[in-house]
Amino acid sequence: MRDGSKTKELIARTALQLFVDKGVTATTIRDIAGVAGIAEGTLYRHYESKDQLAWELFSTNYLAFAEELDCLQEGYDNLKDKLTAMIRQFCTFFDRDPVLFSYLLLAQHGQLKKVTPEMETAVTVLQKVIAQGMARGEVPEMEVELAAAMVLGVVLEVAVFKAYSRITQDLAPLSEKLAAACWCVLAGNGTH
Amino acid sequence: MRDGSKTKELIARTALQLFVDKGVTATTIRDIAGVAGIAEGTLYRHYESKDQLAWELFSTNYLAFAEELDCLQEGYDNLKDKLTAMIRQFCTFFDRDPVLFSYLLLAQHGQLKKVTPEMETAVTVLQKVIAQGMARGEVPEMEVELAAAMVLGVVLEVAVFKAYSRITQDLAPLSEKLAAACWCVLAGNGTH
DNA sequence: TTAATAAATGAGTGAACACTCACATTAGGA
DNA sequence: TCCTAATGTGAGTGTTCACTCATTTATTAA
Repeated sequence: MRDGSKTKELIARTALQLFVDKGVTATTIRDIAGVAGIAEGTLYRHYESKDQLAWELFSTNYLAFAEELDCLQEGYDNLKDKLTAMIRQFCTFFDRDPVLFSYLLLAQHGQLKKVTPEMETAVTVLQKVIAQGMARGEVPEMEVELAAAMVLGVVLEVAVFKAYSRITQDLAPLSEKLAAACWCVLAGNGTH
Repeated sequence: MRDGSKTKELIARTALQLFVDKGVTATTIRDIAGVAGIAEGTLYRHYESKDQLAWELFSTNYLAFAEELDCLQEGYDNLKDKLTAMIRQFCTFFDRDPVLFSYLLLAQHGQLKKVTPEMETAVTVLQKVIAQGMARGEVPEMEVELAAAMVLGVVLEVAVFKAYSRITQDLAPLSEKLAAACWCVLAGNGTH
């Protein structure tokens, strides 16, 4: 009984890189096999199809990250601390694996239709946390979706800039600034 | 001499919608021709190739919008007003043609590599305006790229939420709130 | 009405694609 | 050492793709 788990991991990392570079549809099985240095048939020992590979890479990591954010968030008792911790976590993870997080950011459009509403994602966690904070009067009431979109935008667009090398420094050192900006967006013009 | 400009416009609108729905690579010439109710060959009377079609739709509108933003911006003499006007413009245009702006938002990743550095885009205009504002002391100094990313994020992510129907209302009525949030991000914790 | 010209057509073409399968190779337990 | 079962292989297969071109259709200027 041979161990193919190393090969599966190699395929995953190679595909991730190519998916980010060229997009999922434009990446061929030949591309992946060629770069990974394996035969085309080998890929099918580990993944049913290209779509299934793209979906597994997306869903596994997308949902796992949401889960981690949710656990982390529970360790704090107010919106400001929850938000700061979540942003720090995102930045740290992005720096640790930029290719993976670039994939999650950029492949979203193609894969997001397959995400069913009952799945807990980073977006739903963020909305929940913001809604709690509003209910507790920590920040002024406003449309939760709008608030979540603005906060998410501050963090994600900076990550997108980093993915495009428009920003060159690591994200983690920026996390305090990002958290401050997000807090400002939620708290309004200078109150709090 | 027949007039094919109507057909070209029909192809453009049909392709735009399909590109947003399925992505450029996953959209076939058959798809476009089928939905538009024309023959496959007809498309090639108006566009060299699928890539050229995708690029023309992207670059024309992407650069035209940047140009409009830049003209608009010149009509104001301080960062806050410039920013507010630009955001109002974006929201108005998005509401007027959501499919086009969704394409610009979501197709970015594929087309952005073809955008050469000397082209003036919405991002460069925004960076220029923010840099001016900092130089004039209207907002505290910080990394221009970071500031631009955060401001852009607030606006674009709200548009993305709208494109995904996570937000259902029009963007234009939100433009004052967005401008306030962006100003807050730039001006810092409650100062100004 | 007609001639001239551009637009529109859709079957056809070669290339590239995702995926298969009969076979070769390897690792590890007996 | 040898057997076994999983892993790895790559030429082969049917399909789908972007794109072409000889032909037809529609428009307009004369």
